[in-house]
Amino acid sequence: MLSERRLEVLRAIVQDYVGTEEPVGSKALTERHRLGVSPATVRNDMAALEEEGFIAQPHTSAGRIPTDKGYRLFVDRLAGVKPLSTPERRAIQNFLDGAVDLDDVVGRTVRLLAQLTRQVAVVQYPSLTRSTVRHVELLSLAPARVMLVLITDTGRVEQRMIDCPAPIGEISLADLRARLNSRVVGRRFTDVPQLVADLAESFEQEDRGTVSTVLATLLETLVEETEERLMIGGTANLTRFGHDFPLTIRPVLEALEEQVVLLKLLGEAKDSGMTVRIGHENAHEGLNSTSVVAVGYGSGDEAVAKLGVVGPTRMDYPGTMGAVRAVARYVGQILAES
Amino acid sequence: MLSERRLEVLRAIVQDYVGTEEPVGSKALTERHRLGVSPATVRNDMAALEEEGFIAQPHTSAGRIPTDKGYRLFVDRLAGVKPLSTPERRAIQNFLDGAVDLDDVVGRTVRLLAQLTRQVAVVQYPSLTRSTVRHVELLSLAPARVMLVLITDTGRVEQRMIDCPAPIGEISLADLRARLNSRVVGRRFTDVPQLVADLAESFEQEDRGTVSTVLATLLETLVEETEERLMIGGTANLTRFGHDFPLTIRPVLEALEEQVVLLKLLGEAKDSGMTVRIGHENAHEGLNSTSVVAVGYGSGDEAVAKLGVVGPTRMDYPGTMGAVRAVARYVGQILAES
DNA sequence: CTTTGGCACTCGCGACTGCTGAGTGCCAGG
DNA sequence: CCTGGCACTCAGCAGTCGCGAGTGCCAAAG
Repeated sequence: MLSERRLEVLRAIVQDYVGTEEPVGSKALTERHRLGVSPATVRNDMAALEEEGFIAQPHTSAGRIPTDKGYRLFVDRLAGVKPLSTPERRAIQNFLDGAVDLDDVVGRTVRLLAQLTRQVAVVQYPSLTRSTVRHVELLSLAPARVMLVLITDTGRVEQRMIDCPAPIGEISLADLRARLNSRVVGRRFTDVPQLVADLAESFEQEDRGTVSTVLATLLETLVEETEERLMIGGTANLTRFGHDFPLTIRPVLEALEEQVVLLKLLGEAKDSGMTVRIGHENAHEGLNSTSVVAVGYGSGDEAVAKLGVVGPTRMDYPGTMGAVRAVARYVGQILAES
Repeated sequence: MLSERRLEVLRAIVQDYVGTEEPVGSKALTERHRLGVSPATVRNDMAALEEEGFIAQPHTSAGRIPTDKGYRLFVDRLAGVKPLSTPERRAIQNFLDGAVDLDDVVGRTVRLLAQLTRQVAVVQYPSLTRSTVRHVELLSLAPARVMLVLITDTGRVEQRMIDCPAPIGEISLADLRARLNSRVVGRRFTDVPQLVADLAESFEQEDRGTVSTVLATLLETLVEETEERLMIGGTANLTRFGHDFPLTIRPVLEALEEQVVLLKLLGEAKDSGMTVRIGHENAHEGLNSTSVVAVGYGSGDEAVAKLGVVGPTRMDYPGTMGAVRAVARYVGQILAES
């Protein structure tokens, strides 16, 4: 097992490296941290840490830099989450309070996160999976054409065009609308299928085909739109990545363009609590030199979606984690209010 | 005025430079193009072209590269628009035909453009300015809470929550809905204000406040949502920019994150026909080393929005213009069908 | 007046060299 | 177990140098 002091040395190395972006040597360490021992001792500790795989030398006669494993240990045992300052909190609150609709909330959140962490921010739209139905509207646009509008409790609106097998009268449509709403409003998406299963039967023969079609479309919408959308921002921060640009940045940009990849990335994060994936812990190999900090957020106690940031493995973990957690909390509040 | 051959030399320089990304010298030119004259003659021509500001030397004893002015001349007089090959056209058609809704159309278009041109693609959502109202829906969510849903002929749906000054009955609401629709359906956004101006007066005293609020919100939505949204993609292609990365790419990424900047950029493009803005012709200085190729597209003969690409000034103009034009055309078709 | 070959000149770039200093590992003594 | 000392390593920087691509100018030819 590693002694207390060796862990302290590792912590110092991570902190210095994150600050300076340069390999850190034994002498510099003793000068910038009150370790109470000499460089020589630190060298021995460093040798041990390297032996265990927590740090590495880019080349002989250079200082050490933390490995993914080193960061992992740092995050798990050596660092806390650095809370934001009061002014920062107030700024977040003010900024988010100005949002007018869901799109705006997500947009602002992305910009906020990117600015606070100076990294790439990813925010998932509140998922429909755990949402409840606020209202279902049916509009007759043409004799045999109906538009279905679905409004969720998270403020999201989805619409579908439906071509009916037969024309349906305004009265029947109003009837369907009323019955549909009385059954599903306030209910969870997952519960809707059984709730409407027998609805078609109660209609006149001539309208049954149309009713079935409408119901089918509704269920389809529920399922399809469960696949989440997301928004990203702060890609300009990628330029602070490293010095060997094209090679580092390219795969990251490519990964960020693939929504599927990002959704999987966020999906891999734990449902509750903060998840930090470091370097090669990320499945997607374009992101092997990045770390992802993600957390769930929601209007209530339950998470309805996730948000997070993507940055270089060499990042300020406590600060980033603090910012991510704070933003998630405030977004949750905003959603609860609206 | 420049002689025919000198223009030919300029064309050759642009083509070679775009291909090789390296300054092109007189000898190489005569070898790769059948100019029918010796390097010495070409040197004289190059000196003249440089005198006029069409080409420049990065440093003494290097070849020449085109200036913005040189590219301008090339685009205006020396190059045509290179049509796509039949397989390419078919691929576009197939890819776009798979789209299920407006979001999907725009999303696919962005990816398509980015892939075809290997540059950053920007696609504006069909504007509401020239759209007409397909339907307005009012939903009572709570006694004094109404949701306004606006559906446009381009398939877009906008919603707003309205807190009413006083509760409004279902009957009055239905009445309002009916009257509102009878007046505005099929009309252009710009015409709506006068069409509904006197609507509040025809209601009972007790409902007037609410009716006014609803109408105000509707007008607000029309104005606000006239500001367009857009989607971008292909940022990974930025890595092919130049060799001096951070400096070149950073401002571009920043500009791309600012939707306002991009909207202005597209807004500057001519309403009809293709617009090419080269280097410093772009107002935003972050984009001074990029060129923008933009074109309007629409379901009918009139353009409802624009799309285009952003790339290095050193780009294959004929090819890019061909791709942009073709994509715009097909997207127009798709929109017309739906 | 235009074209052409010749020629001297410029200068960026890559290869090579030597030096410096940060950093290391090891060891012997406290 | 800690520490100071010492020899060793090596990346990075600055300086030097030769090459070669490319130029501008000129005088002769078309």
